[in-house]
Amino acid sequence: MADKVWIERFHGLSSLPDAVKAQLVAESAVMKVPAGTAVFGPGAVPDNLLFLLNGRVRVQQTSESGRDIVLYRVEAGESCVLTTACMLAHEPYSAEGVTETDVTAVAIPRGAFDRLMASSQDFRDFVLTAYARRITDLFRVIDDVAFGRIDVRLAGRLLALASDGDELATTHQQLAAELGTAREVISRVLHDFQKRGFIAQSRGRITLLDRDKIAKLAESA
Amino acid sequence: MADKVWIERFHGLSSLPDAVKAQLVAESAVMKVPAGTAVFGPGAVPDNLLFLLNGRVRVQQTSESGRDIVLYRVEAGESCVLTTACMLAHEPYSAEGVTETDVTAVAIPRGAFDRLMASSQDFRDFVLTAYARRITDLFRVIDDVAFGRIDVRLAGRLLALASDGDELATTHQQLAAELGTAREVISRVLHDFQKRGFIAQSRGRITLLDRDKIAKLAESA
DNA sequence: GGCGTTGGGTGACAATATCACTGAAGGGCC
DNA sequence: GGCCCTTCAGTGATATTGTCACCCAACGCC
Repeated sequence: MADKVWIERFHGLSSLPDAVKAQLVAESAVMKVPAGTAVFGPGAVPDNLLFLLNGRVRVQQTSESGRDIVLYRVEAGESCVLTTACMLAHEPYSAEGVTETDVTAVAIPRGAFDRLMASSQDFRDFVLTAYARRITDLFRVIDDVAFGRIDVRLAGRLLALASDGDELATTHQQLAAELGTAREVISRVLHDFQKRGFIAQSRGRITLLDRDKIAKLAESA
Repeated sequence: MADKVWIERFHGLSSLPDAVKAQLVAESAVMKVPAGTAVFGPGAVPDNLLFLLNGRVRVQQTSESGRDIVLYRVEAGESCVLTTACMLAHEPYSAEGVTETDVTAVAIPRGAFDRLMASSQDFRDFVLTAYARRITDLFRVIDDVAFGRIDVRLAGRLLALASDGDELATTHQQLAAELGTAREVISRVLHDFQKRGFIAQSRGRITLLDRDKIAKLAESA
């Protein structure tokens, strides 16, 4: 039942001719993945294009020295297109995708992807637009890492992560991995935020007390 | 005359059917651009896909604070595909492309690009492979900026920039823009390199004296 | 030669990263 | 409850990198 309408939830797909849609639905498989699963990464090259119906996937990179940085997130309604390009390149794709929540996704096999790319201008636009979004995300990351202040970046990230409510269940280590820095740095900055009354902390939990002030700091690019 | 064979120089294009090639040649225009020209950037959105026949284009990003970082370079035989995606996205494309040498390029208009994407699996593979290369470049930049030491990064960049000979005509400021750091930092590191006998310097010129040692430093990731 | 512009050097200081610890908080187990 | 173990967080010392405020030298131009 609902399996047939998932396609309507994607902008670039809903305008496809009915015949193409039907074919797409027939060839694709809806899959469910529990939170915390690596959906792609070094050593696990998928040959499917994934469309997220529900949930969220975090894409991060781990450096040789073992430190992480979050590159971007794929939300429900988006697709994980960068993997399609890196699928083709025979270079090892160094990033890794991890489900942050339970995820429902539609997997479109390589062949169907190719056929859609060939047949539908809408689909091509959809794919290229998705690329563009990711690429601008990456540009932003580079800009932030190269030129951004840590306190500003952390303030922004706290707001983004706490989109639902003012409670945030995360460790300093995880926040460090978000920004590509060290835990000690996060600890010190959060301590400072606490002293300034921006947040309250307890083990594994952060409570935003003054979103306005945090936002103001995050804005001061 | 030579205008007809440019197409053979691109891997993903040479295998196209003759009819498609002819059409492509007919619709495209060969253009020459002098060194130092901005071929795309904020405020100058191209609606052409560029294939480089000769020369080199540097793609860099300028932060709000005015500092630069080089993202990647497009060499002869490659295409500047990221712009195609960012063309579609209506977000402002914050990177900028500058010719480093005199450049000869073929411009393929949007319509021809779409038609090729629709008609040719080879062309699609070519485009997606080019994407993959750029994206892995960007991943590398992020990794370097976030976790790399600047002496290591600078050593690597010196070798890359001096691919032809041991002489390098560049200023400290330009090297700083390569790596997204400050001129003073470059000055100090180069001073150290000089003391260690890696290089010799004079105003606007750097001479590599010991590529082996520089390479060894560059390797020590 | 004088003069302005650009490239480069340097010291002081601020921000961030790294290292080597410490102790506190919570869970599991008896 | 008390013990033990693991994870999380705090901290001082030090290294690296970035920022600021200068200075001076080299080069081009007149």
